[in-house]
Amino acid sequence: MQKNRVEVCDCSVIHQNIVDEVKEKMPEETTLYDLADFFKVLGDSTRVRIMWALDTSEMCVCDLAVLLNMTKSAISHQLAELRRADLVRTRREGRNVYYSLADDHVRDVFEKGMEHILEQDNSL
Amino acid sequence: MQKNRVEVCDCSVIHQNIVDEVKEKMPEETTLYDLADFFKVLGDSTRVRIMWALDTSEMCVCDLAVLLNMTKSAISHQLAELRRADLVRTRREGRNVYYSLADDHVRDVFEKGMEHILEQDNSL
DNA sequence: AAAACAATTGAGTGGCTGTTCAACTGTTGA
DNA sequence: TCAACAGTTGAACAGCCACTCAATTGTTTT
Repeated sequence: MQKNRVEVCDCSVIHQNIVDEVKEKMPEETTLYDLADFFKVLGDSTRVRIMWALDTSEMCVCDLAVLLNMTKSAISHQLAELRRADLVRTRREGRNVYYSLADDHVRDVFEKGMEHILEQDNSL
Repeated sequence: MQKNRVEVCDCSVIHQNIVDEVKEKMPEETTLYDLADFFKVLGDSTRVRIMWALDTSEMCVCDLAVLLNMTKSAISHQLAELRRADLVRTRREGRNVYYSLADDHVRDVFEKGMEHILEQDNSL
């Protein structure tokens, strides 16, 4: 006897109970999409290096540009994205705009990821 | 007097001491690139939903395909990427391949990110 | 007021990546 | 042994995104 095929996916359920159980616990669609977006913002080497720098010290755009050897424009674009995601906050002082990490929560996640990578290095 | 312009970036250092200090503490290039790659893998809604499902229960490819209403192929491609990044591990049992999270460390980072998102929801 | 410069912004482009499609491998059961 | 099916894989294509370039804003200094 043929199990029911389900819409798009090209196969049938093998463990109905597990699928049902997981589906029931599943958070709202938007929650997991937001989570993906959050990680996506951190998933770029320029932004990660900016985040690392800001985790060490508050800095302005020019300093970041010099530190990472990139144009102010490129840095500013990435900072705008980090700001849109509420990962950094700004403080203007005269001509300069100083960036720092948004809050301790962001710091936590970032440093947790950092630990993970360093841990992996050790276990090679 | 004009400060030294530095190579690529189109400006001069404003806080030499801060840049120097941060540059000195900066981890190896590869470490931060690895960190970005790690977050990048988690920065996709399909992979995040897979990770969430596996954080709840071990599952095989067909079950995941049904749960997320996607083709086995699409799921399998993403699982391959998660495996390459050592975020999941596999166990074969007959025709089925069961996937689960790689280790508690991965679980930690993932759940930390989840907490962050849920926290943000509350504060709106 | 105007020059100088930090920073932002929008358009454009080249490279990256997630899904589809088709072919294939591996295991089981008849 | 062969059909059925779980899973993998490579090529191709479409959509996304990081940087460049040029123009603009905002602040300070002369």
